[in-house]
Amino acid sequence: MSGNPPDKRRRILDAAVTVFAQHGFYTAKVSQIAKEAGVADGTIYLYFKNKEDILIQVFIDAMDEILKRQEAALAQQTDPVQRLRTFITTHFAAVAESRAMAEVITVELRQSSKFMRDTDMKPFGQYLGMIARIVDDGVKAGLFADAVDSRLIARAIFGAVDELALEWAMSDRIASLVEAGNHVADLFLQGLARRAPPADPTQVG
Amino acid sequence: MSGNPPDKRRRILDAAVTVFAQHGFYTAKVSQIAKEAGVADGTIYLYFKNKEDILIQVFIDAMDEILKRQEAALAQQTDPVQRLRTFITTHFAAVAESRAMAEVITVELRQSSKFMRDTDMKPFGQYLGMIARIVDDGVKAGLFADAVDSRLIARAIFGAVDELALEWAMSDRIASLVEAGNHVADLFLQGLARRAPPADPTQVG
Amino acid sequence: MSGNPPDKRRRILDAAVTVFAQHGFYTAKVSQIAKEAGVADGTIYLYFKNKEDILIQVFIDAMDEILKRQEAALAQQTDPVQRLRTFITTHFAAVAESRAMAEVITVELRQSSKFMRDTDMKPFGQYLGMIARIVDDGVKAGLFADAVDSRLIARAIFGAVDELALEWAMSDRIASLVEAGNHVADLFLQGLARRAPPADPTQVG
Amino acid sequence: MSGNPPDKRRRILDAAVTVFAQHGFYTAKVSQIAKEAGVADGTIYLYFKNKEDILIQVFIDAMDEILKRQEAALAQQTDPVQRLRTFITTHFAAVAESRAMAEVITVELRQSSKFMRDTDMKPFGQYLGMIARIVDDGVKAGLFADAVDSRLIARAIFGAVDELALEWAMSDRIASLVEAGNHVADLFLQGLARRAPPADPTQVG
DNA sequence: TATGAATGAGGTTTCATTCAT
DNA sequence: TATGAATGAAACCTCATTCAT
Repeated sequence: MSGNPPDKRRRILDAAVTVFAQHGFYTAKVSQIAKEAGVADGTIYLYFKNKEDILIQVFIDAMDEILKRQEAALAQQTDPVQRLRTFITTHFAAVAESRAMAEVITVELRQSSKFMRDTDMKPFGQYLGMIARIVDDGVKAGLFADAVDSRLIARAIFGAVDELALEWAMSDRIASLVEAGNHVADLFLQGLARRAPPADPTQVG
Repeated sequence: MSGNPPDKRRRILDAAVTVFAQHGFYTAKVSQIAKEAGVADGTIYLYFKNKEDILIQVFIDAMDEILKRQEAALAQQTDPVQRLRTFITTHFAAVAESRAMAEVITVELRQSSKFMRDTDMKPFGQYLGMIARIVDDGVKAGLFADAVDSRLIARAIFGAVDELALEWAMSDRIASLVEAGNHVADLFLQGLARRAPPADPTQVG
Repeated sequence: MSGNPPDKRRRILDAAVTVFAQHGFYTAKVSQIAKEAGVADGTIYLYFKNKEDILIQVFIDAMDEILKRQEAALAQQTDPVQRLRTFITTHFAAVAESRAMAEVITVELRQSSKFMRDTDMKPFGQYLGMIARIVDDGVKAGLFADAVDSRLIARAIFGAVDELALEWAMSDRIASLVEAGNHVADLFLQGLARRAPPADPTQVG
Repeated sequence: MSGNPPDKRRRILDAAVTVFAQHGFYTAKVSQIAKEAGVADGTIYLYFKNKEDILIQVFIDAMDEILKRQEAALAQQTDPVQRLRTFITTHFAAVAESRAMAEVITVELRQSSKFMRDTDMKPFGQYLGMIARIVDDGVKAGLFADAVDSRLIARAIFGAVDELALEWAMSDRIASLVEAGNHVADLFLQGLARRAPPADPTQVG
């Protein structure tokens, strides 16, 4: 069923997530990853060009998965309001499933953006694009206020969500990511909401 | 007081910001910092315990300055709404003054949080505290909705703002940070605003 | 006998000559030889003890062949003068047939002499012996000057011939090895020639 | 007097000669050179770009010295015959002074010619040029036979001389390099000598 | 204080060789 | 015989840090 015989690549990637989360990319040693994956040091180089490549593949894989997951979750919704809430919820759900992955993605992504400039960072762009599209749709549908820069909003939302995921991963202040997700969704949805004819100022806030 | 003509400490810190921004903490070489600062390699160790310490001092200095700056800016405002807008604006203004510092703070802070757990990260806590207090004040004043977790909101706001600063620092998409700051402030302020008697609760989600 | 269709041993040896000539023994990779030979890496170890052994066999084979060839060529001559000329000519003819083999033999032989001390280097000794014998015969026949150290002369001749082969293999200065061979033969033959009644001893110095 | 304070560069080069002679370039370990030189491994990289660079500098230094030495020795002679004999004698004298250097030069030079193609191999060209010029002068002076390709002859002489140096360095067959030098000089000088009125052309071949 | 030559620990990576299939 | 994925030893080199001057 799952990855065939040894499926070493998968095991190495999983080990890398664990080790990178624990020590950070630069401090992590390739030999640690090998040990964690239960393979010889050299084996890693049968599957990855070098240490950096491991990190890149971790990202690509992780983004791939979360993108698919968001698509699946969003496919069932048409209302932009619901879709934005779903997006945030799904993001947190994914994050919650792997604290280590969350740490790697949120912490290492930035540091690494240096050497990943050359790399295929499209997946991240796509991810932002998903948010932006939802916002655009909401605007078109008259649900969100006009004249918002959807790209800017997308980035702001991602930043907020990412920061909370980071806090959750690194401390214990946030008990429930689901709950936090709903709070944040509320915040942004009300923030984006079209100011109804302010005849009735009580409508939105 | 001690900051005399040579003021090597300052020069080293400034050089470090430049070099860290350019190469990232781990890739940056102490000797590069020394050269950029115009001092000998060994001299750095008269002012800092080690490479890590340089980064920590960079943070402490930077946080110190921005904290002072925010305090000064906020001192002139009492309205929580105005204060939150001012906070965001001031943050962006500070960031805009030093792209390099912005990169270091936003990019390296996360990666480094690993080894900074043991370190005095209070300044960052203070920074979040400033936001949280504004939010709390707004709630108390009946301007913002009740039952918001101000600590959570603070983190969300910081995340959004930090992410936008990062994008500005690394790409050219965001032309005006001031303008972006006002957009984000609008977004959060409307998001936080007290919901008047929710006549139609289904409206927003 | 055993040299059947697959004849992998032969293919591996030929591939080794090519790869060693291109990269040198130490820089050459066993996997390259395998690829060039069209066999799997592991297969090589069914025919050779290790990488070093491949090189040794290359030498032994090459020496074997050139020894046979020289024997055949010399068998038809009795005059030491003709024999020496033939030897040189034949050497160059053999070299000219495989530039790669020439490079390996001339270039790698020396470097490798380190680890070949323990090895059967008799073929090389035999080769020098062939030259020495010709010289000795020439002396006995009264054609070459007495009191020459034939072993020394043999080595000098081999050095000269080998050096020219090397130059031919590595540059393009020497267009015709055959012609070069005749020049060198002339040089050595006159050098060895019994000094005819030294009518004018000042002539040569 | 000699190289000032530590004169590490010199010590490292000398150590390298010893170690390269003992193990060959590829088998030699940088740490061995460091130990032999009495410095830390890292120190080597303050003076040389990498391991290869050490070898290159060894050559350049060695060629530099022998070139100077030949110039000095030859400066005192005008007769081409004497000059050629002096050249050969001087070469052997230099070689005899450092068996290790002789091994490195004669053995490693060839193998290394691979990566030294890009390098400044002019010194070697100069060395061959010295021989060629002597031959040319001899021809012009009517002492050596016309129509010799001096460049070819130079290479042949170098090959012979180098081969003998190699044998001396690696075995014990050659007791006296000086004596061997005279033999070889005799050989080549007679070989080059203008054929006096070839009273009996059958004599030599 | 300031220098910068020297140190040396330690990690990434290669690649000859093995062995289960 | 043949394969080629896996191994793991080992070496080059970097660079933070020290210390004699």
